[in-house]
This record gives sequence, C-alpha cells and structure tokens, in this order.
Amino acid sequence: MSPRARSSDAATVRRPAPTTERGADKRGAILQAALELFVERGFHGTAVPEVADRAVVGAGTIYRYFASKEALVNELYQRHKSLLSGRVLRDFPLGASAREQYGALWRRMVKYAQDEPLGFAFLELHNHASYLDADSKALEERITNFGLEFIRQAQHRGDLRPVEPLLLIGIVMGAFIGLVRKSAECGLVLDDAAWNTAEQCVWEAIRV
Amino acid sequence: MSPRARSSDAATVRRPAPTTERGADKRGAILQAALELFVERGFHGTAVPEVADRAVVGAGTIYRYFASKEALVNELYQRHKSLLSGRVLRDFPLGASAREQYGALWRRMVKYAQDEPLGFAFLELHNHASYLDADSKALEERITNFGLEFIRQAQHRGDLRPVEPLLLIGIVMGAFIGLVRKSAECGLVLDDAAWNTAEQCVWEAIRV
DNA sequence: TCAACAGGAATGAATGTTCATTCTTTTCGA
DNA sequence: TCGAAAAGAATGAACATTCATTCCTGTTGA
Repeated sequence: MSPRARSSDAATVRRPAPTTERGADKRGAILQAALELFVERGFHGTAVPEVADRAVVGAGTIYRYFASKEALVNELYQRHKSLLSGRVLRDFPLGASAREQYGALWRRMVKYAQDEPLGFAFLELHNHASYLDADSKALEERITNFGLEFIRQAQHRGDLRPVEPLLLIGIVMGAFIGLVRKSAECGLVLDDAAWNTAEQCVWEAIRV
Repeated sequence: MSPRARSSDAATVRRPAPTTERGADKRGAILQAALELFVERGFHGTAVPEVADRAVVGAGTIYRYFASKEALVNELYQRHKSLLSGRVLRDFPLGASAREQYGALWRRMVKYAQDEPLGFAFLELHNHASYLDADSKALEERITNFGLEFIRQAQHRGDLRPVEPLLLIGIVMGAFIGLVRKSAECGLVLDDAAWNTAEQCVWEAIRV
C-alpha cells in the first residue's frame, strides 16, 4: 500500500461496484485507459485523474470499480498474465518432441504479442514490481514452475541441453523480449518471416 | 520536463557547483544514492528527499550539484552508458574472428554486470525512458550503430548468420538481460561456469 | 400518459498529503 | 571574521482519494 494512500482500512464498508451493463463498459474503459498509460509512462508516472480523462470518466468513478490505484494495476497484471498463460498452455502438445513444444510456445507468444501488444508491454514492464500484491506474485511463480518442470522432463529425455533450466528460460524469454523491444525502440520489423527466423535462431541456443 | 517541475527558466542565475574536495565526495554520494533508489523504486517512485537521506545530505544540497531530478537521472544514465560502452569497446579485437569478437563482447558485458550490478540494472531499467534528454538518447544510438556496422562486416565475411542485424542484437542483448533478470528475480546462480555455458548457447543462435 | 419519486451510478471540486524545488539560516574552513 | 557550502524548514504545485451533489433510469400511483 502506497504511503500516500489514506484509504479506508479493512473494516470500512465499501459500496459494491456497479453491475449494470453501463457499469461493465466503464470498467473496461478504465482498464484500457490505465493499460495504455501505465505502458506509456509507468505506474508512478501516471496520475489517476489522467486515467479518468482518457477513459472519459470522472475521477471518482474509478474508485467505484477499484479500491485503489494499486488494486487497478494488480487487476491489470493478473488479467493479462492469465490471458497470456492461458493462451500458451491451452491444448499444449504434451506428447510432442521438445522441438515441437518449443515451436508451439514461441508461436503462441508471438500471437499474443501481436494480438495484445499493450498487454505484452505491460507485463514486461511491471514484472516483479514492488506494488504487485501477493496474488500477482504467486501467479507469476506458478507459471515459472510449470515451465521448469517441462524443461526438466525434456532434458531427462535428452531432447534439450542439459543445463540449469532457469538459464534456458532466461535465454529464451530474454531473447523474445529483446526482439519485441528492438521492434518498439529501433524499428526492427517483426513480420512472420522475421519471427520464424528468430524462432530457429533461438532454438539453436537450447537444443542438444 | 516533468509536469510537476516548477523549476527556474533558462534565465535564472544558478550558483556554480562546489569544486572543493568535500564537494566531490558529496556529488558522488548523491549519485550513488540516486542510483540505488532509482533501481529499487524507479524514477517516478523515488522522492528527491529520499535520495538526500540516503546520501546523508540535506535536500537542498542536491540542487547545488544538479539542476533538477531529471538532470540527475540523465547524468547517471550517460555516466553508466559511457562506462559500459567504454569497457566493451576499449581495445576491441578488431581483426579477430566473429566468434572471438562475440566472446569478447560477452565477457566484457559479464564483467561490467558483475562489477557494477546497480549500474547495469539502472541502464536496463531506464533505457528509452521518456525523461531521458537528447544527449542520452544520442549516446544510446551511437552505440547501437557501432554494433550494427560490426555485425554487417562479419556477415559480409560469412562469419555470422545472414539475418537482419537488429534481430541478432535483439537476441543477444535480450538473452543477456534475461539471464541477469532471472538471476535477480528467481535466484539463478550466475557463476563463471554458468556465464560460459550461456555464452556458448547464445553463440549457437547467431553463428552461421 | 405522465408527473413525482426512489435509489443506484457518476461526477468533479474539495481534502489532506507528498512532492520537487527554493530560501533562509547555520556551519565550516581559512 | 568572512564567504562558500550545507542544511532543512518552507513553499506551492500535483497527487490519490473522498464526498456532497447531480444525473439517470426504472417504478409508482393517479
């Protein structure tokens, strides 16, 4: 909880968030505006009234839907983290070779980064930030552990370099994020061909 | 310039920074404290008086050495960016093979990340931030262009994968940063052996 | 058919706090 | 004793959050 927060303690009665159709629209508009601004200027760099302005909503309205600025950023984090991991893990080719599994992982991350560029940038930017709550951190850890187990199994079958699994995760995820960043910052063109090339390059780093 | 800045316009007379020995000490203490806090909490997340407290200095003293909070972050950025690029480029093995050049680059970055972990984290965190000034951005661009030219030459000799150079930079730098992050966030142990393993892995991603 | 009303939803000015920066006072070295 | 340097209280702008008020929208009773 931010030192500046004067907010109600747990005992305070908080009016429940609106449940009407109109309400759902506003909630979505607030989340979208906050997503954009947090990506542009960071969490501490964006003011709540700015979010309200972009969402075309009164500043007070935000507090009908979210308990605090921190609650807002955490909902955004969990929402997009779940969306990404859901997309990556749904119908994951459990029985396939390590090469195919890696390819599936890569392609799904590419699709997410293309479909939800702001969501991807947001996750990258707010990873391990101090204002994330226990739930957000637990979600992150569950996903990492899932990946670790997978890598260990593939290594056990002799399908992946027998190297500390975290190191492989660091290389693959780091390279992926590095590409997205160079695209955003230096204009690297990431069309399908480029993504496929990159997939092949990074595979060479982790294959046996 | 931050919207909160009420600072003096260009015409204002600013007292010159102290030049005594005592002054140099204070300047360094302020820079070090700011470095630590910017890494811990980010630029907007750290208050100038916090920096003063950690530097064991009055809040006003900071403004004897730096025109503003932005000037402070920019000095820190340019200082560490220059330090890193200087260390990487000094006596660079211009005539060596691409493999040796890559190895030299990697080892020098490792050394910097080990010697100046805060400096490295700071550069990573503040890359392309909106509060960096034109000088800071120009410095960043010069370094990238130097790397691009090197890659093109190596590719021309057939020593490196004939792929968009920015893509190779993104993979190598991304993987490197990914490892440092996994080390800080998940406890990946980066001893010399791990760094050497990683160097070999990433080389496989860019070799012909 | 419609005026009066009820109550949830939305608002944005008001609130008290924290911030970056300035300024007066105090300290220090010569 | 003097002038530069340091300190930290003072300042006003900007912040997160609240709350008295207004705005809707659906309902009632005639």
